[in-house]
Amino acid sequence: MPTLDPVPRSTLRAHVAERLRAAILAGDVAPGAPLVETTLSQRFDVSRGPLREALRQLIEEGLLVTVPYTGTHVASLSVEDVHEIYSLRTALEVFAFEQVWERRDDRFRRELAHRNVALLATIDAGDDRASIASELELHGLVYEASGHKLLQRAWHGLRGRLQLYWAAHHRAHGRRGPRRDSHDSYIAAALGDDLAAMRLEIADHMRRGVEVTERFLRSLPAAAGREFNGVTKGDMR
Amino acid sequence: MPTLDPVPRSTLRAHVAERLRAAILAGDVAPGAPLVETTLSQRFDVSRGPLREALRQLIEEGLLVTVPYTGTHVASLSVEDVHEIYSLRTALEVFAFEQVWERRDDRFRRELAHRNVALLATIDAGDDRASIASELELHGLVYEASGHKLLQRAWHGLRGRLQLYWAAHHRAHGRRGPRRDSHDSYIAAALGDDLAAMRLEIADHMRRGVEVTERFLRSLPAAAGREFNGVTKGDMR
DNA sequence: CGATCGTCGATTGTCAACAATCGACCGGAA
DNA sequence: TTCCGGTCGATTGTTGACAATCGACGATCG
Repeated sequence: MPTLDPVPRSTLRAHVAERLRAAILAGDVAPGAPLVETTLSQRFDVSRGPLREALRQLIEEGLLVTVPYTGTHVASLSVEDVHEIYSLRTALEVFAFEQVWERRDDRFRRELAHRNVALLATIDAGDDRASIASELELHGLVYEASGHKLLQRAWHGLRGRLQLYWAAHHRAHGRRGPRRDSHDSYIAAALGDDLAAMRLEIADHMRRGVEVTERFLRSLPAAAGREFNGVTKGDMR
Repeated sequence: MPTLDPVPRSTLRAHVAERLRAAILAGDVAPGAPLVETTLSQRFDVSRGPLREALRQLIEEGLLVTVPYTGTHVASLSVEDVHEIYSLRTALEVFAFEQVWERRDDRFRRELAHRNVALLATIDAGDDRASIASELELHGLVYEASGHKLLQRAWHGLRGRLQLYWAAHHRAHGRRGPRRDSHDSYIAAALGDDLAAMRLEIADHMRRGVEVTERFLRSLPAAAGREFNGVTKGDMR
């Protein structure tokens, strides 16, 4: 049954942005890697105009950084950035649950359970990339259910940076996907009736997320320092 | 004493974005008003390229909306949008104070007091525009003090929309600036030692902000409905 | 007279050439 | 050898022309 919603207007910049974003988040292009406009425009078979507009969008999303007349490269997150992502995400997700809490219905609960089993399936299949996507889908539910457009917008901004971080983590470290039991308490709290417990659970969940970063950093040679995303001075240029 | 920071690289798109944003937030161009690229590019004496990139940026900031091949106009906020702004702002400002709370020092307290007297001065001077700016400066302090870049980014996004709303409010209603005593309890709580009280104060402060909207809407003829920003069907096109 | 379809002006999307700027390289002088 | 200055290639910034698309107007047919 085809939907009869308005067909999305399509522009080159939108397609380019989508493709390029996917490439970055998939880790196909490393953090810190330079992006040359002429090269990219040839690769995508598009002129520099639409390409540049796509680049601006990804810059806004925090996936790229640019210096006028000098160049743009894939953003590389610092340790502080990762801490900021998780701390702000904690605040947003708590807020999202506060918005949704009294309006949770069967549809919400079923969807939550559904996304959880989907996550477990990708974990069991050993598919890292898919399990990361599934985890984001799971956490995304509460934002969708909130019906809060600005909140969703903020979440998308954070989600992009999170994916960038995970892609870099995966690239540099080889990542096992999330542990199989990592969301049990989260789901339980989200289905339960104790909002305060949910707040604590979110904070704890994020704390565990940050902990992975810390462990990862300690496992690196000390010289790697703060900018850990596989960037060495050599390949910045 | 001149600062020795790197001089900012300048591009046309940045200047255009700045000027256009200022014009919109000052209310010089009404919500819903169409923006024609060729007209604007002539007015600013730049070609359409940089202009378009500036437009894309303002779209990202939520100040403009666009439909491919059709046109772009100044965003007009709905009642729901205003509610979203204030509710999310509550969450963010609470989070900001949580981040700052234990690190408040004399410099923070002095700056807070300083911005408060600046606000009072603009109110006493009867300068609406300046008092709005002062109020934003006052609230902005905690975000700056947090040193949390992502949080500041989120605040900037909200602040732009807030200014857009206030500009529209001012345009349609004639706005008295904030009441002279509107921030007394806010300042007191921010200087005090009770974080829970600060949370309540922020929530209450925002509630009062939303209340102004509600009162404003009830004061309008019923026909004006949800899209209140001075937009009638006639001038959208 | 009303509805429908084609046409047309207006507007945005896209492109390829040109200008401005930057960082690196290289040569020379202290 | 080291530091300084100039030059040059590479890259982004900017421009004006061309193509695609849209909404409105008007003609035509029932």
